Amino acid sequence: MEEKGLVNFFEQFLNKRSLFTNKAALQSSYAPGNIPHRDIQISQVANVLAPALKGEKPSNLFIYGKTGTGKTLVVKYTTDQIASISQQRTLPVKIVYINCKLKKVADTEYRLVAQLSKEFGKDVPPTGLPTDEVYRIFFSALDRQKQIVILVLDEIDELIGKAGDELLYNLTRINQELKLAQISIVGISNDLSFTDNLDPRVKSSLSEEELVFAPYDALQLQDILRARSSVAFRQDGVEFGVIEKCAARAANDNGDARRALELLRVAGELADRTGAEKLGLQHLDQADETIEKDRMLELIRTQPKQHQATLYAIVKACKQKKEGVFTGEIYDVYQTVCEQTKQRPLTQRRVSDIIAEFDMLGLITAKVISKGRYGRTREISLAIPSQNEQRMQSLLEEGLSLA
DNA sequence: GTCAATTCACATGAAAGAGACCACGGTCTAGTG
DNA sequence: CTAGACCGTGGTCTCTTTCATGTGAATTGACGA
Repeated sequence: MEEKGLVNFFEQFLNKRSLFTNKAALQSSYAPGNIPHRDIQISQVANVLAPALKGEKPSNLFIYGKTGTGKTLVVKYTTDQIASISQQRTLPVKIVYINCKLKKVADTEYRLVAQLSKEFGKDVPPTGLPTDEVYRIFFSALDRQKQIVILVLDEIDELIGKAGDELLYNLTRINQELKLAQISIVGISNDLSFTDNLDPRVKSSLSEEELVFAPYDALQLQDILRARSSVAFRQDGVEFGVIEKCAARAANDNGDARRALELLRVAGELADRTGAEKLGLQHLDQADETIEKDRMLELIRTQPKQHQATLYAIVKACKQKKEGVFTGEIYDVYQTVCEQTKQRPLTQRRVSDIIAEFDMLGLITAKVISKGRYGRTREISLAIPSQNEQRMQSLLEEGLSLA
């Protein structure tokens, strides 16, 4: 009986027409053939980098723009073109793309340089060598032959935040010491104010050319979404108005095209799963919630134990008191939580930092207030819809293996 | 009543430690010819 | 004799702790009206 049901289910599953024809077109790794509304930027980037094809060193280029404004896409697109041309004509141009945000790959000075050396065929142990040694290896690997190297550092702000600007200083100065090769740097940053706290010497040499990517507006987003969805979805699989709403929402949300595409994809998956004939507006709303919830739960699940314990303490304290919980109270609860889970409690100093981190992540809102005679502290409350609170608590209990 | 000094309860910074990783080179051990 | 196991050394990286300093308004207490 049951077996039959299952078979039926699979039969139905197979027979059902999926809404998608090519889901990959909505994934962030998808490289579209053309990039709407970024022609100007593409030609600008191309202009800056073109000298590489003539064997001259291009200016260093710095690109700002919020997330999902197509920075990476444009740079990748342009550099791909350059790469293919140089390959056709066997020009000595090499393009290295490194995403500095990827953990364990390039999020410290050492790792970045190690990764670079690897790109040039010299493996470097992931740790254990002095940093200047790694630099030397990289140097020699780079300078083996005459070539122009275009080094794309994506999310460079992450790297500098952690590793300091010395790295950039070293990189920008490399050219003076290289005999054969020349290297130019393309920095991509989400943070518009990133160069403000940069060493002026680095700043001037890094941003010989600058480019700012403005966020997409709603109409441009519509074009993008329409182009992608025509590839991704079945013909007329999308109800009228869905694209528009999706674009409008993303436009409100900093014009982030990546988010808009994700939203559309998740909505499509939801609609597909429920067997809907078309992707409708209600799916969009559901998708919005799902994304938000998944993001949050995933965030919590991947936190280290101590952070989970802290968050659990916050949840508990907030439940007891509803309004305005203070750092000291949380620390008290936290200590008892540690006792229950047999962990060694961290110092208040550290917990204070952890609380600040949660604030940054948007899981809680923590405002520093002064209560006058009664000191200065953070006023903390959960920034989570109450229907998800329970889910979060049980997730934390599970993570901490509490009853 | 007014005003400056005091005070609280942390926030925020800087520096240093601890411990996990990892590569490398030297030494020890067991297996092989 | 040699390959592999094992250890100590020297390095990075991340998370914490320790020590110091900063902070903003309620409270306090002196002062003057």
